[in-house]
Amino acid sequence: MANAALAAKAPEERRERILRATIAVVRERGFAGARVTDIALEAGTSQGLVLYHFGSLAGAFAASLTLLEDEFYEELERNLSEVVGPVPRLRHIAELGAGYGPAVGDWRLWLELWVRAIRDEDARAARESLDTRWRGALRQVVDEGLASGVFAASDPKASVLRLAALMDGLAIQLALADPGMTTGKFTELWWQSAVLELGISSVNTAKGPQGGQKKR
Amino acid sequence: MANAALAAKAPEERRERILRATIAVVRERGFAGARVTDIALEAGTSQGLVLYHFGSLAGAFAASLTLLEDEFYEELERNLSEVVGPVPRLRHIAELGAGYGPAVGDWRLWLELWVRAIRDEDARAARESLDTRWRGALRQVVDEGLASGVFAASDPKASVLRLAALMDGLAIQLALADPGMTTGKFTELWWQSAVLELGISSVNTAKGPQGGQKKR
DNA sequence: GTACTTGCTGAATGGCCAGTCAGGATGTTA
DNA sequence: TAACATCCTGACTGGCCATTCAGCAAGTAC
Repeated sequence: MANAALAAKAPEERRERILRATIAVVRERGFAGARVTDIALEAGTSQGLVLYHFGSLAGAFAASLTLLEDEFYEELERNLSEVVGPVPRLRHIAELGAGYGPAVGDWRLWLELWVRAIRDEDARAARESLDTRWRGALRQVVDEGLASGVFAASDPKASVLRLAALMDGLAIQLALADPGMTTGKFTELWWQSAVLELGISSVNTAKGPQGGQKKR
Repeated sequence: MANAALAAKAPEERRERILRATIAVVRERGFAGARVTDIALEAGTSQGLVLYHFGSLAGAFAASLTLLEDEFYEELERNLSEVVGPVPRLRHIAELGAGYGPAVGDWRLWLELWVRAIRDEDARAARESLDTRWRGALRQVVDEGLASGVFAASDPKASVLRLAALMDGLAIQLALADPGMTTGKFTELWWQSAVLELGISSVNTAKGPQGGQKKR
């Protein structure tokens, strides 16, 4: 019993490794193309174990969404805490959207999630929660700016909704490699909207490395 | 030979019926869930015929995308020609996005197309062409407004890109029935952005039935 | 020691489904 | 008339793949 906790840790580790593998495979092949075998291979275990832990492929998907949610939230918090002040933070968000993780791949994962959310309840809930958190973070930055008088918005809630939606819309083009869409363009297009929505005096805020450090 | 053209018409008709059925099934079940049998049933024919005409399920998908493109373009043209003047037209676009076809269903089809475009070349091309046309139509309305001095935009191309992307982003929430998103909200959120982007004097343009008639 | 639990494996099973194929119907050519 | 093309059908086949299962290993309880 001395090392019971230690012994019990191994299975927990493998469980998690499978979940990460699931996410990796979905990112690569999409939900529709993800096979139990792929996941097992990626995780370095057997198909049997995947089913042993999660009951079914759908079960593995569902469980991996929870992990995704948690990590997303964590990373978001960490990311935003790196930078101080509403304007640099907002700018940071603009860059974060363009460069999130291995940008294109992650946005593709997002698209996959959206489509799965059409028909799968777990995905629907995960996507909604993810989105709510994301909007909440944005809202917080906006409120911060409003409080300190750097931003102005007659309807902050609507502004946040629009800025969040705009990011998704731009992300589609980034994810699908639309000709003419680049991470740089993504950032600038979104930033311009933010400036417009929040009435930021664009002098000395638009670019330049004068606020906060870079991500990661 | 007298009725050769007539006789030859029947197969052509069935072909098209199959393509429409394909779109209907994809809308309903997604690309991943669409079966040859479903399509045949929906079209009122046999699986054999679907494969006879299109060679494979993927072939049917590809061919149906072409039909989709054509009809989208046609309907867009028709829709926009119904209304005259930049402001009413823009407003019309705002409403069109929210109510396109059986709104939610059609946006879901859009999401499906996006995800398929990640890995399928035909879908990629179709999506890009669709998007280009859509942006082109928007651009035309914007230019019209700029020419007549009703709109003002320092960077029209960027404004169009943003307005188009915003619509996609809002559409995701509409398609996924995000709590709090309705067609009405969709329209108003987008319209507000348009007003902001294009410097429309919101007096007497925001609502009211003073310009052009309703869609369809 | 034996019995029992947990974690794990990979071979076997069984269902689903795209694509094939033999053939039938209708019309056209010569 | 026969030969041939087009369109169409639905039964069949073969492969893929999620899930099941018999069993092994290692620990724990008694």
